[in-house]
Amino acid sequence: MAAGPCTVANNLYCDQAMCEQCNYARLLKNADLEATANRLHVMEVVGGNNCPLTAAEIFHTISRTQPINQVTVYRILELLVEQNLLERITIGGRAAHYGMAPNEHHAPHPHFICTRCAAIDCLSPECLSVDMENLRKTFSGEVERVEVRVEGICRNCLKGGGKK
Amino acid sequence: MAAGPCTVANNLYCDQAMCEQCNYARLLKNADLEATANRLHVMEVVGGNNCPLTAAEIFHTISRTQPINQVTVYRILELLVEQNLLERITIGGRAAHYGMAPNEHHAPHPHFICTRCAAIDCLSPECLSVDMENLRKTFSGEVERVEVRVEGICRNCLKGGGKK
DNA sequence: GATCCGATGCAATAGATTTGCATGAATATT
DNA sequence: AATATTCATGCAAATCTATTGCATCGGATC
Ligand SMILES: [Mn+2]
Ligand SMILES: [Mn+2]
Ligand SMILES: [Zn+2]
Ligand SMILES: [Zn+2]
Repeated sequence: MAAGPCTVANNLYCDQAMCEQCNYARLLKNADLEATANRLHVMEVVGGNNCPLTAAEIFHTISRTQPINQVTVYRILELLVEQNLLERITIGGRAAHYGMAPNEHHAPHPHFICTRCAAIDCLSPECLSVDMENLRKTFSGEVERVEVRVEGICRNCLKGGGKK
Repeated sequence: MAAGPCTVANNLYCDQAMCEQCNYARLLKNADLEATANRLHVMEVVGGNNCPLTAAEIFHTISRTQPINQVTVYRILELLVEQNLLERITIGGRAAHYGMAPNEHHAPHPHFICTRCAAIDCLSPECLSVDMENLRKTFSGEVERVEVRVEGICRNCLKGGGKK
């Protein structure tokens, strides 16, 4: 079953997820990457969506208007994650999801996954604060990233019973 | 490449991860599940390890002493996760990992994954506190679980350069 | 023009998990 | 006792996701 994209309207959800401010070509150039049509399409699809997408979803979205190979999508996604333009988000299902990596326009934020209908939503950065002082002080390794995932039942499923 | 289990000794790591206090047969009975030999083996392997394991790792561990089918392991894992005896932990790689679910002997805790050597470790419950007040107050759905995953470079990799 | 390189396509493969179907043991029903 | 039901398990095949190997092609470089 595919995760329905962002079906749950809620004042907590992050409106920074969709990006009208990012200049994708410039982001690519800054990372020393050629701004090919395919890479721009991937960036536009991911940045233009308000919740993280799977490689398959990205592929199908692009395919509606442009010819592209699925392997190309995988390779571009891997490259862009490596270069910190995109972020790979692990939702719990089998497929990885991709969203904009934190940058000047996108603050890191937790994600919510409904255990009933599998809907995914970006939560606002402020809705949940993580105190890492204790960790930073005592952890002997180097912390690069903290990913927070909230699981539960979405508003839709609570009232309507949710799709399916 | 397989994640090396728990190579990083650190005072932050959770010593509650391994379980000598849980009575697996009783846990199964309480969940109205027959305490079959295979189910007990799965519980023992997971509970006896100090970090979460993949289905393949659990299967191979059991197989060293008992005949069991890999599909059986998958089915048992799914069942025990459903019944909240085990917890499915999404590490980022392709394979899911499994650990004891929170119970009287096991507090929920974050996990650390080394981005260099893929080592996984259970962090102590206290090392990182999450303030969910704001979330609970404003979130219109129901929160069941909050999973925190810390990514970074482990102590081993920082000094030695890490395996591989 | 010859050569090199990076991006892409296509086919095959790999890895993880799930599904379909059969069996056999235990329990319940007639 | 015979029959039916249930459930755990095994085995084979299928499915889903992602990766790898190899060919091509256009642009940059020599
Ligand atoms: Mn997001
Ligand atoms: Mn753990
Ligand atoms: Zn839902
Ligand atoms: Zn490491």
